[in-house]
Amino acid sequence: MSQTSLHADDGLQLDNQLCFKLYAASRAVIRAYKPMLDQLGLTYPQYLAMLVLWEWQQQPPALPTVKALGERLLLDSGTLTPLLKRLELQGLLQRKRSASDEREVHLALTPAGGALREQVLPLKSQLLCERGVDLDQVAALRSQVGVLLDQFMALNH
Amino acid sequence: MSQTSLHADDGLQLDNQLCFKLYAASRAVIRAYKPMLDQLGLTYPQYLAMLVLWEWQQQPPALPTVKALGERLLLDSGTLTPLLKRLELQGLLQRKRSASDEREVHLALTPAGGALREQVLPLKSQLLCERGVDLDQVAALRSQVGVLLDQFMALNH
DNA sequence: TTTAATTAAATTGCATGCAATTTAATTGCT
DNA sequence: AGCAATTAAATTGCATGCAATTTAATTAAA
Repeated sequence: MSQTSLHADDGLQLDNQLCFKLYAASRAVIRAYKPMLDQLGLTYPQYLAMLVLWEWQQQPPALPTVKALGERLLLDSGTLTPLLKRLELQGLLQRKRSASDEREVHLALTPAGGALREQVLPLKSQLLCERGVDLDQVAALRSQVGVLLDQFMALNH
Repeated sequence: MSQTSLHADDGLQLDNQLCFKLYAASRAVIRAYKPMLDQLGLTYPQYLAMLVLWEWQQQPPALPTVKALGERLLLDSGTLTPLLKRLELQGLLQRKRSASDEREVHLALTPAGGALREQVLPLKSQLLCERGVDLDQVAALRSQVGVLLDQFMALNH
């Protein structure tokens, strides 16, 4: 098990890179979502933002801020501000400055934004079905990728 | 195990989405590579391109084309052309039209581009070490993400 | 062979990601 | 109160991704 030739070390082979597998798999999955997202009129990160806002809608008291959304999606205002402006233009949400703290921007779904949620589950079921996805396998992989993510989040203090 | 409340279905919870875990994990890993890539003067996709070119260098006969690189990285010329122009500007490679088929562009590493490879392994070892990464765990996850990737690639015909 | 179909890059346009800076508002400290 | 430090968004600049179109070269076919 020694390095016989000068460049024989596999440490830099593309296929041995977890980072590339993750990068490629992430894009492949997003690509697979494309037909569904086209139906919804959303891009992938817009869809993620809507997922968070739909969740929040079920916990009435406070509206999420841009910062809170960013913490959930691991994105900053440089990405979210223009993305949210586009969702607002589409009539899916409203952005309003907080009265108590003018630095914050609260995000509130419009009726149209809330209603869009109902279209997602059937489309997603169809997607999973068409691709013959094994739900148990997906759950297992999600859990493992989640562990990796948590490790990296912990280390990026 | 029935859906008791109208929105109790977990199917749209962000934390239950494999796609989000992959997306977030991919970005987190790329973020972790940042210090190393800054040392090399490369962006992450530029680094992936260099990995492929370094591999190719070990199989002398033919030079890779933009198309071949794109097949390896799952990227198209819309992404690669400007990326490769930047690498060429940095003096790491040369792009030259094929003599036998003027549609193709061959990619050849410069001495500087080839030499850069030698800096990577130590930097990568340092990275893995600093983060206390479990290599067996990484290998296992890479394999599993690879399976998922292959499935999606097969289905995106 | 000349014309149609394919193919490889390049180009264009748009939406991210993300670092760095700026702006405005709030907190903390003295 | 007054001023420095913090904080939340927004802005700016740059490099992807990727769909769609264009350009140029090659191949296939009538």
